[in-house]
Amino acid sequence: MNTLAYGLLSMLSYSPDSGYDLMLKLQSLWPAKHSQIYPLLSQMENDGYVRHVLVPQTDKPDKKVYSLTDTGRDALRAWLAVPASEPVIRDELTLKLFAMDQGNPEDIKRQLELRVQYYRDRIHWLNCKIEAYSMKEPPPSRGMMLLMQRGRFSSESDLAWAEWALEQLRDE
Amino acid sequence: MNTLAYGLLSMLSYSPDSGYDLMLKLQSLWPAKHSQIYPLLSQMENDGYVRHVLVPQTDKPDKKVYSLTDTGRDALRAWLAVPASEPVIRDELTLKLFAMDQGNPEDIKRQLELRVQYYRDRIHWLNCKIEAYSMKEPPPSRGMMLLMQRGRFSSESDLAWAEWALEQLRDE
DNA sequence: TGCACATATGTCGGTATTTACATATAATAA
DNA sequence: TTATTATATGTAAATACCGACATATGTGCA
Repeated sequence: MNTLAYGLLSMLSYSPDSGYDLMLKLQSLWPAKHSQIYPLLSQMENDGYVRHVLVPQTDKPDKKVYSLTDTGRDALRAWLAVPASEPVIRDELTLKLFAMDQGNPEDIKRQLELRVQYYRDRIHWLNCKIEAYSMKEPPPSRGMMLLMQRGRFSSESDLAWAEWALEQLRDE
Repeated sequence: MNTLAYGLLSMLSYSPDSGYDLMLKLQSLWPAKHSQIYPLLSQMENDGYVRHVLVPQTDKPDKKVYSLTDTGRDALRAWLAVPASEPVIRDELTLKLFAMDQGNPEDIKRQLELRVQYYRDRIHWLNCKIEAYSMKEPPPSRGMMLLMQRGRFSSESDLAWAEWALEQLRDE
Protein backbone atom coordinates (compact mmCIF):
# COMPACT_ATOMS: atom_id res chain seq x y z
CA MET A 1 0.00 0.00 0.00
CA ASN A 2 1.86 3.03 -1.31
CA THR A 3 0.61 6.60 -1.69
CA LEU A 4 -0.94 5.90 -5.08
CA ALA A 5 -2.96 3.07 -3.54
CA TYR A 6 -4.31 5.43 -0.88
CA GLY A 7 -5.09 7.90 -3.63
CA LEU A 8 -7.25 5.25 -5.27
CA LEU A 9 -8.97 4.48 -1.96
CA SER A 10 -9.57 8.22 -1.50
CA MET A 11 -11.25 8.48 -4.89
CA LEU A 12 -13.33 5.37 -4.27
CA SER A 13 -14.51 6.77 -0.93
CA TYR A 14 -16.72 9.12 -2.95
CA SER A 15 -18.16 6.60 -5.37
CA PRO A 16 -17.33 3.34 -7.17
CA ASP A 17 -15.38 3.93 -10.36
CA SER A 18 -13.48 2.23 -13.16
CA GLY A 19 -9.68 2.08 -13.36
CA TYR A 20 -9.79 4.24 -16.45
CA ASP A 21 -11.75 7.03 -14.78
CA LEU A 22 -9.75 6.76 -11.57
CA MET A 23 -6.64 7.29 -13.66
CA LEU A 24 -8.08 10.40 -15.30
CA LYS A 25 -9.33 11.92 -12.06
CA LEU A 26 -6.10 11.24 -10.18
CA GLN A 27 -3.95 13.18 -12.66
CA SER A 28 -4.36 16.47 -10.82
CA LEU A 29 -3.66 15.00 -7.37
CA TRP A 30 -1.17 12.17 -7.88
CA PRO A 31 -0.27 11.66 -11.56
CA ALA A 32 0.02 8.04 -12.71
CA LYS A 33 -0.30 6.09 -15.97
CA HIS A 34 -2.85 3.35 -16.54
CA SER A 35 -0.02 0.83 -16.62
CA GLN A 36 0.56 1.58 -12.95
CA ILE A 37 -3.11 1.79 -11.96
CA TYR A 38 -4.49 -1.46 -13.39
CA PRO A 39 -2.01 -3.88 -11.78
CA LEU A 40 -2.27 -1.97 -8.50
CA LEU A 41 -6.07 -2.29 -8.45
CA SER A 42 -5.76 -6.08 -9.02
CA GLN A 43 -3.31 -6.32 -6.19
CA MET A 44 -5.50 -4.23 -3.89
CA GLU A 45 -8.44 -6.46 -4.73
CA ASN A 46 -6.29 -9.49 -3.99
CA ASP A 47 -5.42 -7.95 -0.62
CA GLY A 48 -9.08 -7.23 0.11
CA TYR A 49 -9.12 -3.42 -0.02
CA VAL A 50 -11.40 -3.14 -3.05
CA ARG A 51 -13.70 -5.34 -5.12
CA HIS A 52 -15.07 -4.99 -8.64
CA VAL A 53 -18.10 -5.85 -10.73
CA LEU A 54 -18.24 -6.01 -14.50
CA VAL A 55 -20.48 -3.33 -15.95
CA PRO A 56 -21.60 -3.80 -19.57
CA GLN A 57 -21.96 -0.67 -21.65
CA THR A 58 -23.61 -0.19 -25.00
CA ASP A 59 -22.06 3.06 -26.17
CA LYS A 60 -18.55 2.24 -24.92
CA PRO A 61 -16.49 -0.86 -24.10
CA ASP A 62 -17.52 -2.68 -20.94
CA LYS A 63 -15.71 -1.77 -17.73
CA LYS A 64 -14.75 -2.98 -14.28
CA VAL A 65 -16.23 -0.81 -11.57
CA TYR A 66 -14.28 -0.91 -8.31
CA SER A 67 -15.61 -0.07 -4.87
CA LEU A 68 -14.24 0.07 -1.32
CA THR A 69 -14.51 -2.90 1.03
CA ASP A 70 -14.77 -2.40 4.79
CA THR A 71 -11.09 -3.30 5.03
CA GLY A 72 -10.36 -0.61 2.43
CA ARG A 73 -12.32 2.03 4.29
CA ASP A 74 -10.54 1.14 7.55
CA ALA A 75 -7.17 1.37 5.84
CA LEU A 76 -8.10 4.77 4.42
CA ARG A 77 -9.16 6.04 7.84
CA ALA A 78 -5.93 4.83 9.46
CA TRP A 79 -3.83 6.47 6.74
CA LEU A 80 -5.65 9.78 7.15
CA ALA A 81 -4.48 9.94 10.77
CA VAL A 82 -0.75 9.70 10.07
CA PRO A 83 1.07 12.96 9.22
CA ALA A 84 1.54 13.58 5.49
CA SER A 85 5.11 13.53 4.23
CA GLU A 86 6.62 16.68 2.76
CA PRO A 87 5.67 17.71 -0.77
CA VAL A 88 8.06 16.96 -3.63
CA ILE A 89 8.26 19.30 -6.61
CA ARG A 90 10.25 18.23 -9.65
CA ASP A 91 10.53 20.97 -12.24
CA GLU A 92 13.15 20.78 -14.98
CA LEU A 93 12.72 24.49 -15.59
CA THR A 94 14.27 25.34 -12.22
CA LEU A 95 17.40 23.44 -13.22
CA LYS A 96 17.56 25.20 -16.57
CA LEU A 97 17.17 28.59 -14.94
CA PHE A 98 19.89 27.70 -12.49
CA ALA A 99 22.30 26.93 -15.34
CA MET A 100 21.02 29.54 -17.78
CA ASP A 101 24.28 31.49 -17.97
CA GLN A 102 25.70 28.54 -19.89
CA GLY A 103 23.10 28.70 -22.64
CA ASN A 104 21.31 30.99 -25.07
CA PRO A 105 19.17 33.61 -23.26
CA GLU A 106 16.55 33.39 -26.03
CA ASP A 107 16.01 29.69 -25.34
CA ILE A 108 15.35 30.36 -21.68
CA LYS A 109 12.96 33.20 -22.46
CA ARG A 110 11.02 30.95 -24.84
CA GLN A 111 10.70 28.33 -22.13
CA LEU A 112 9.48 30.89 -19.63
CA GLU A 113 6.88 32.04 -22.17
CA LEU A 114 5.70 28.47 -22.60
CA ARG A 115 5.43 28.21 -18.84
CA VAL A 116 3.40 31.40 -18.63
CA GLN A 117 0.95 29.88 -21.10
CA TYR A 118 0.91 26.63 -19.11
CA TYR A 119 -0.10 28.46 -15.92
CA ARG A 120 -2.73 30.53 -17.77
CA ASP A 121 -4.30 27.36 -19.16
CA ARG A 122 -4.22 25.77 -15.74
CA ILE A 123 -5.96 28.73 -14.14
CA HIS A 124 -8.60 28.70 -16.84
CA TRP A 125 -9.17 24.98 -16.35
CA LEU A 126 -9.44 25.44 -12.58
CA ASN A 127 -11.92 28.27 -12.93
CA CYS A 128 -14.12 26.15 -15.16
CA LYS A 129 -13.95 23.32 -12.67
CA ILE A 130 -14.74 25.58 -9.73
CA GLU A 131 -17.70 27.06 -11.59
CA ALA A 132 -18.97 23.61 -12.49
CA TYR A 133 -18.75 22.50 -8.87
CA SER A 134 -20.43 25.60 -7.49
CA MET A 135 -23.52 24.77 -9.57
CA LYS A 136 -23.73 21.22 -8.28
CA GLU A 137 -26.38 19.98 -5.89
CA PRO A 138 -25.44 18.89 -3.29
CA PRO A 139 -22.36 21.10 -2.90
CA PRO A 140 -19.02 19.26 -3.14
CA SER A 141 -17.01 18.20 -0.10
CA ARG A 142 -15.03 20.64 2.01
CA GLY A 143 -11.79 18.95 1.00
CA MET A 144 -12.56 19.40 -2.68
CA MET A 145 -13.14 23.12 -2.20
CA LEU A 146 -9.91 23.51 -0.24
CA LEU A 147 -8.00 21.78 -3.02
CA MET A 148 -9.46 23.84 -5.82
CA GLN A 149 -8.69 27.03 -3.93
CA ARG A 150 -5.18 25.80 -3.40
CA GLY A 151 -4.81 25.25 -7.13
CA ARG A 152 -5.88 28.82 -7.70
CA PHE A 153 -3.56 30.25 -5.06
CA SER A 154 -0.48 28.48 -6.32
CA SER A 155 -1.16 28.80 -10.05
CA GLU A 156 -1.72 32.55 -9.73
CA SER A 157 1.47 32.87 -7.73
CA ASP A 158 3.48 30.76 -10.18
CA LEU A 159 2.10 32.78 -13.08
CA ALA A 160 2.99 36.05 -11.38
CA TRP A 161 6.50 34.80 -10.80
CA ALA A 162 6.97 33.59 -14.39
CA GLU A 163 5.79 36.93 -15.78
CA TRP A 164 8.03 38.82 -13.39
CA ALA A 165 10.99 36.62 -14.31
CA LEU A 166 10.40 37.29 -18.02
CA GLU A 167 10.44 41.03 -17.38
CA GLN A 168 13.68 40.72 -15.45
CA LEU A 169 15.26 38.95 -18.40
CA ARG A 170 13.92 41.42 -20.96
CA ASP A 171 15.39 44.33 -19.00
CA GLU A 172 18.95 43.20 -19.68
CA MET B 1 21.60 11.22 -19.35
CA ASN B 2 18.43 11.85 -17.37
CA THR B 3 17.28 15.04 -15.67
CA LEU B 4 19.28 14.31 -12.55
CA ALA B 5 22.42 14.02 -14.65
CA TYR B 6 21.77 17.44 -16.18
CA GLY B 7 21.17 18.75 -12.69
CA LEU B 8 24.64 17.59 -11.75
CA LEU B 9 26.13 19.20 -14.87
CA SER B 10 24.27 22.41 -14.01
CA MET B 11 25.78 22.46 -10.53
CA LEU B 12 29.25 21.70 -11.85
CA SER B 13 28.96 24.55 -14.38
CA TYR B 14 29.49 26.89 -11.43
CA SER B 15 32.43 25.11 -9.83
CA PRO B 16 33.92 21.66 -9.29
CA ASP B 17 32.38 19.84 -6.36
CA SER B 18 32.19 16.51 -4.54
CA GLY B 19 29.32 14.05 -4.92
CA TYR B 20 28.41 14.64 -1.31
CA ASP B 21 28.10 18.40 -1.70
CA LEU B 22 26.34 18.08 -5.05
CA MET B 23 23.78 15.88 -3.34
CA LEU B 24 23.18 18.43 -0.59
CA LYS B 25 22.92 21.38 -2.97
CA LEU B 26 20.58 19.57 -5.35
CA GLN B 27 17.99 18.83 -2.65
CA SER B 28 16.11 22.07 -3.24
CA LEU B 29 16.08 21.74 -7.04
CA TRP B 30 15.90 18.01 -7.81
CA PRO B 31 15.91 15.87 -4.68
CA ALA B 32 18.04 12.70 -4.83
CA LYS B 33 19.80 10.37 -2.38
CA HIS B 34 23.53 9.76 -2.42
CA SER B 35 22.86 6.20 -3.57
CA GLN B 36 21.57 7.63 -6.81
CA ILE B 37 24.22 10.35 -7.18
CA TYR B 38 27.42 8.32 -6.73
CA PRO B 39 26.73 5.63 -9.35
CA LEU B 40 25.45 8.27 -11.77
CA LEU B 41 28.63 10.34 -11.40
CA SER B 42 30.75 7.24 -12.16
CA GLN B 43 28.68 6.55 -15.21
CA MET B 44 28.90 10.15 -16.39
CA GLU B 45 32.65 10.03 -15.94
CA ASN B 46 32.73 6.81 -17.92
CA ASP B 47 30.78 8.53 -20.67
CA GLY B 48 33.14 11.50 -20.65
CA TYR B 49 30.87 14.23 -19.26
CA VAL B 50 32.80 14.79 -16.03
CA ARG B 51 36.16 13.88 -14.51
CA HIS B 52 37.37 13.77 -10.92
CA VAL B 53 40.48 14.27 -8.85
CA LEU B 54 41.07 12.94 -5.34
CA VAL B 55 41.38 15.74 -2.82
CA PRO B 56 42.91 14.82 0.56
CA GLN B 57 41.52 16.64 3.57
CA THR B 58 42.87 16.81 7.12
CA ASP B 59 39.78 17.87 9.04
CA LYS B 60 37.38 15.58 7.13
CA PRO B 61 37.52 12.38 5.08
CA ASP B 62 39.14 12.72 1.66
CA LYS B 63 36.84 13.39 -1.27
CA LYS B 64 36.47 13.12 -5.04
CA VAL B 65 36.06 16.49 -6.67
CA TYR B 66 34.24 16.35 -10.00
CA SER B 67 34.42 18.92 -12.77
CA LEU B 68 32.90 19.39 -16.23
CA THR B 69 34.68 18.20 -19.36
CA ASP B 70 34.19 20.00 -22.68
CA THR B 71 31.80 17.21 -23.67
CA GLY B 72 29.86 17.83 -20.47
CA ARG B 73 29.60 21.56 -21.09
CA ASP B 74 28.41 20.95 -24.65
CA ALA B 75 25.78 18.49 -23.43
CA LEU B 76 24.59 21.02 -20.85
CA ARG B 77 24.28 23.74 -23.51
CA ALA B 78 22.32 21.45 -25.83
CA TRP B 79 19.96 20.46 -23.01
CA LEU B 80 19.31 24.09 -22.09
CA ALA B 81 17.91 24.71 -25.58
CA VAL B 82 15.20 22.03 -25.47
CA PRO B 83 11.87 23.00 -23.82
CA ALA B 84 11.51 21.92 -20.19
CA SER B 85 8.87 19.30 -19.45
CA GLU B 86 5.93 20.18 -17.23
CA PRO B 87 6.44 20.34 -13.47
CA VAL B 88 5.30 17.44 -11.30
CA ILE B 89 4.05 18.07 -7.78
CA ARG B 90 3.45 15.12 -5.49
CA ASP B 91 1.89 16.09 -2.18
CA GLU B 92 0.29 13.47 0.04
CA LEU B 93 -1.53 16.22 1.92
CA THR B 94 -3.69 17.00 -1.12
CA LEU B 95 -4.90 13.39 -1.16
CA LYS B 96 -5.65 13.47 2.56
CA LEU B 97 -7.60 16.69 2.21
CA PHE B 98 -9.51 15.20 -0.67
CA ALA B 99 -10.58 12.24 1.48
CA MET B 100 -10.83 14.10 4.78
CA ASP B 101 -14.55 13.47 5.26
CA GLN B 102 -13.64 9.83 5.91
CA GLY B 103 -11.33 10.63 8.83
CA ASN B 104 -11.03 12.58 12.06
CA PRO B 105 -11.15 16.37 11.47
CA GLU B 106 -8.61 16.89 14.27
CA ASP B 107 -6.04 14.78 12.44
CA ILE B 108 -6.40 16.87 9.31
CA LYS B 109 -6.13 20.12 11.25
CA ARG B 110 -2.94 18.88 12.92
CA GLN B 111 -1.44 18.08 9.55
CA LEU B 112 -2.34 21.49 8.20
CA GLU B 113 -0.68 23.07 11.24
CA LEU B 114 2.46 21.04 10.58
CA ARG B 115 2.38 22.25 7.00
CA VAL B 116 2.02 25.87 8.09
CA GLN B 117 5.16 25.44 10.16
CA TYR B 118 6.91 23.77 7.24
CA TYR B 119 6.24 26.76 4.98
CA ARG B 120 7.27 29.25 7.69
CA ASP B 121 10.59 27.43 8.13
CA ARG B 122 11.07 27.37 4.38
CA ILE B 123 10.47 31.09 4.05
CA HIS B 124 12.88 31.81 6.88
CA TRP B 125 15.52 29.61 5.28
CA LEU B 126 15.02 31.31 1.91
CA ASN B 127 15.27 34.76 3.43
CA CYS B 128 18.56 33.87 5.10
CA LYS B 129 19.86 32.49 1.84
CA ILE B 130 18.78 35.55 -0.14
CA GLU B 131 20.39 37.85 2.40
CA ALA B 132 23.61 35.84 2.33
CA TYR B 133 23.71 36.01 -1.45
CA SER B 134 22.97 39.71 -1.65
CA MET B 135 26.12 40.38 0.43
CA LYS B 136 28.34 38.32 -1.85
CA GLU B 137 30.94 39.77 -4.21
CA PRO B 138 30.57 39.20 -7.08
CA PRO B 139 26.76 39.04 -7.07
CA PRO B 140 25.28 35.61 -7.79
CA SER B 141 23.94 34.59 -11.19
CA ARG B 142 20.64 35.89 -12.59
CA GLY B 143 19.22 32.36 -12.58
CA MET B 144 19.98 31.93 -8.88
CA MET B 145 18.14 35.13 -8.02
CA LEU B 146 15.14 34.12 -10.14
CA LEU B 147 14.98 30.78 -8.35
CA MET B 148 15.20 32.24 -4.86
CA GLN B 149 12.47 34.72 -5.69
CA ARG B 150 10.36 31.88 -7.02
CA GLY B 151 10.82 30.03 -3.75
CA ARG B 152 9.59 33.12 -1.92
CA PHE B 153 6.59 33.61 -4.21
CA SER B 154 5.36 30.06 -3.94
CA SER B 155 6.11 29.53 -0.26
CA GLU B 156 4.27 32.70 0.71
CA SER B 157 1.32 31.65 -1.41
CA ASP B 158 1.28 28.11 -0.02
CA LEU B 159 1.51 29.48 3.51
CA ALA B 160 -1.36 31.87 2.90
CA TRP B 161 -3.46 29.02 1.57
CA ALA B 162 -2.66 26.69 4.47
CA GLU B 163 -3.56 29.37 7.02
CA TRP B 164 -6.77 30.16 5.14
CA ALA B 165 -7.66 26.47 4.96
CA LEU B 166 -7.15 26.10 8.72
CA GLU B 167 -9.51 29.00 9.37
CA GLN B 168 -12.11 27.43 7.11
CA LEU B 169 -11.92 24.22 9.10
CA ARG B 170 -12.05 25.98 12.47
CA ASP B 171 -15.19 27.86 11.45
CA GLU B 172 -17.22 24.66 11.35
C1' DT C 1 -15.14 1.30 -46.35
C1' DG C 2 -11.41 2.93 -43.99
C1' DC C 3 -9.39 5.84 -40.55
C1' DA C 4 -8.78 8.28 -36.46
C1' DC C 5 -10.06 8.89 -31.78
C1' DA C 6 -11.92 8.13 -27.06
C1' DT C 7 -12.85 4.41 -24.07
C1' DA C 8 -11.32 0.40 -21.72
C1' DT C 9 -7.96 -3.08 -19.87
C1' DG C 10 -3.84 -5.36 -19.70
C1' DT C 11 1.49 -6.86 -19.90
C1' DC C 12 6.51 -6.19 -20.36
C1' DG C 13 10.89 -4.18 -20.11
C1' DG C 14 13.48 -0.67 -18.61
C1' DT C 15 14.51 3.45 -15.93
C1' DA C 16 14.22 6.23 -11.70
C1' DT C 17 14.17 6.38 -6.94
C1' DT C 18 14.28 4.83 -2.21
C1' DT C 19 15.72 1.97 1.67
C1' DA C 20 18.88 -0.69 3.69
C1' DC C 21 23.42 -2.39 4.25
C1' DA C 22 28.44 -1.21 4.54
C1' DT C 23 32.71 1.24 5.62
C1' DA C 24 35.84 4.93 7.08
C1' DT C 25 37.56 9.55 9.00
C1' DA C 26 37.42 13.42 12.09
C1' DA C 27 35.15 16.53 15.46
C1' DT C 28 32.46 17.02 19.45
C1' DA C 29 29.99 15.91 23.40
C1' DA C 30 28.81 12.91 27.33
C1' DT D 1 36.25 6.15 26.74
C1' DT D 2 32.35 5.87 24.27
C1' DA D 3 28.70 7.56 21.63
C1' DT D 4 27.03 10.62 18.37
C1' DT D 5 27.14 13.50 14.48
C1' DA D 6 28.79 15.30 10.04
C1' DT D 7 31.50 14.11 6.29
C1' DA D 8 32.50 11.00 2.60
C1' DT D 9 31.77 7.06 -0.62
C1' DG D 10 29.94 3.01 -2.14
C1' DT D 11 26.64 -1.43 -3.29
C1' DA D 12 22.32 -4.31 -3.33
C1' DA D 13 17.63 -5.07 -3.25
C1' DA D 14 13.18 -3.49 -3.58
C1' DT D 15 9.79 -0.36 -5.11
C1' DA D 16 7.80 3.26 -8.05
C1' DC D 17 7.15 4.87 -12.40
C1' DC D 18 7.09 5.29 -17.44
C1' DG D 19 7.02 4.08 -22.45
C1' DA D 20 5.94 0.79 -25.60
C1' DC D 21 3.37 -2.95 -27.08
C1' DA D 22 -1.09 -5.32 -27.39
C1' DT D 23 -6.11 -5.86 -27.86
C1' DA D 24 -10.96 -4.70 -28.23
C1' DT D 25 -15.32 -1.83 -28.57
C1' DG D 26 -18.00 2.04 -30.24
C1' DT D 27 -18.30 6.72 -32.50
C1' DG D 28 -17.80 9.93 -36.01
C1' DC D 29 -15.84 11.45 -40.09
C1' DA D 30 -14.06 11.20 -44.87
